[in-house]
Amino acid sequence: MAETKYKTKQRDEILSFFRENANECFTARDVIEKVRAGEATVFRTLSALVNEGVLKRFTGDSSRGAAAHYQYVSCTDADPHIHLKCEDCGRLIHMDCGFMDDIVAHFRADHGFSVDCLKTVIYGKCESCAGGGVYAK
Amino acid sequence: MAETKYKTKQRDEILSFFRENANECFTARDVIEKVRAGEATVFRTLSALVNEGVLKRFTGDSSRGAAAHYQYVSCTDADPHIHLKCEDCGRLIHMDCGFMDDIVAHFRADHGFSVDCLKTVIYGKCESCAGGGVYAK
DNA sequence: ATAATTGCAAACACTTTGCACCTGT
DNA sequence: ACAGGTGCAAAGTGTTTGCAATTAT
Repeated sequence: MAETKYKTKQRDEILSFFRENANECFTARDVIEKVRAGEATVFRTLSALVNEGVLKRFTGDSSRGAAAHYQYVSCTDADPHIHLKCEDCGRLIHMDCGFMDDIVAHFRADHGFSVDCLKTVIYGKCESCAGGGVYAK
Repeated sequence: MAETKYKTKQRDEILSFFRENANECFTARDVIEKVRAGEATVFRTLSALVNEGVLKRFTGDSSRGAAAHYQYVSCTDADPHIHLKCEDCGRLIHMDCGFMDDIVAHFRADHGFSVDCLKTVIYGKCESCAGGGVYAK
């Protein structure tokens, strides 16, 4: 879209919100509820920020309620990380540990495949949801 | 959803369509247009087939017109493995190698996370698309 | 017979857009 | 003053759901 020229308080609020929660992701709806800005403005600002590289957008989960999630990008392509998504509680875990580099390296070396960390989401069950029963549905 | 009990001709047509085009993916709309089955039936059957592990569902692309894509998947629960999906050519690579067990083990040990191999898809670029820059579309 | 599946249409969730009004510079 | 931003509500997609009619077993 258009370049950002003015500094408005809506934009500031949205930006602050993401900066203050830099390691969580939110849907547009989350933002609409927490920030004093209209629906359209939030969507428009979110898109703008993604274009500017300030936020990262990744598409919602597989089946239900597929809403895009946005996250502040303190980590760019320089320090990417994969996300783990719990199918039960919906929790999104950020995999910051070094093992990820091994994974990426393996895919490249043995499969000739360059992983797109920003788009990839690994599904499964998080500790608390898997914990109880073996095949906890 | 409910378990599949009856063998209907709509389901058969959808299944055949995917089997006959096993290495391509289609949106629900594609299927609706090519098969004699109603909209709702197509969506319902698609979901069922995904749950059964017969089809794989890929979330539409990041920003605009995000429609899910579905693709036939020949393998089942017996021998789980992760799939790599090329964002350029759409190729689906089956990761059969042993390193996958290491990955799964790591997620469990260090992140308390049980990976769901059937639902997980790793996005990126395959050898030919990432490599020489040959735009094999 | 009877339970599952179909199809239509209406309902939904998420996102975009048209347009008049407000705001930052 | 004026380009750019905002908000409302309406329009779009893509997908799901309620329910009566249909079909497989």
